[in-house]
Amino acid sequence: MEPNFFTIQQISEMTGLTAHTLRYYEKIGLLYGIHRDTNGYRQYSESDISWIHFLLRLRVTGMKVSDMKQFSDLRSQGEATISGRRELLETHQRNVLAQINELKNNLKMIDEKIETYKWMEGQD
Amino acid sequence: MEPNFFTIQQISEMTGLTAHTLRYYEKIGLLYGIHRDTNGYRQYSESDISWIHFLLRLRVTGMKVSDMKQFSDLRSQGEATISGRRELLETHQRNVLAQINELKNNLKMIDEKIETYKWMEGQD
DNA sequence: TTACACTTTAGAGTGCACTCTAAAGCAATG
DNA sequence: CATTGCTTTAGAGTGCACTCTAAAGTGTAA
Repeated sequence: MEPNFFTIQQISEMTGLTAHTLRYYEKIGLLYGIHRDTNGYRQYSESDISWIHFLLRLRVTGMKVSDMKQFSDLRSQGEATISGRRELLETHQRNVLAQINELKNNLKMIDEKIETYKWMEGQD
Repeated sequence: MEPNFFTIQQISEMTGLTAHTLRYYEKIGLLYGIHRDTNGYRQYSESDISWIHFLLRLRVTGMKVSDMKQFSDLRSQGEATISGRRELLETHQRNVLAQINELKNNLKMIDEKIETYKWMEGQD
């Protein structure tokens, strides 16, 4: 099992986050325990990459950074916090479901408005 | 047909926007042509209310204020801009649909993660 | 008539999530 | 051995969408 480390630039390309943002996430504690080489350069592992992808999933589903931080803090405390993490995630799950339903309702209204416009265009 | 005007405070209660935000929306041009009484106080009409509710629908579906402004500007130019408005709205419609699909995909991943946590909790 | 609650404005301030700057060190290329 | 391009840090700056402040005017109730 080879180590397989990646530079910040490679991670940036893999995840779509800028190097700036990766350092920022580390500064605020979303990322932690990132390995350093002899020059102090960051070396990201496969497991860091998975974690970043998970954070991105939380972000695109509308989780606030402060909530991601709370989740990250639990994770950093190990196995004992699994049920706490599950509970946080279940709350988020409900939020995402609610978001989807709200979007669907509003989409319906938008569809109707477009139909109204089409009808008006036909009235020329 | 009675006039039926409303104060900024009443509109705030009806729409959930603060009086501050209502003035702000007017300042940046999302709202326009709001009637004033002899003291310069705003008097909102039923049609203003409908327009505000429509703006809110655009907002909660993730439309940027600058795009809402573009839409509002077209609306202020009257009937001739109906097809332009329809096109803007169709673009937004596609965006909302894409949003819903992305949320659904991510929700699936969240569901799976929760299941993993449950399984780990069962391993005690 | 005095208190209290409302309204107006321009412009400053806030919170979030980045995003960038400056100054410096390290490493491979010509 | 100089250039180019990477890395590091603390801390300042940005853009969005509000949100609030201060000072002033209006309306109603006791």
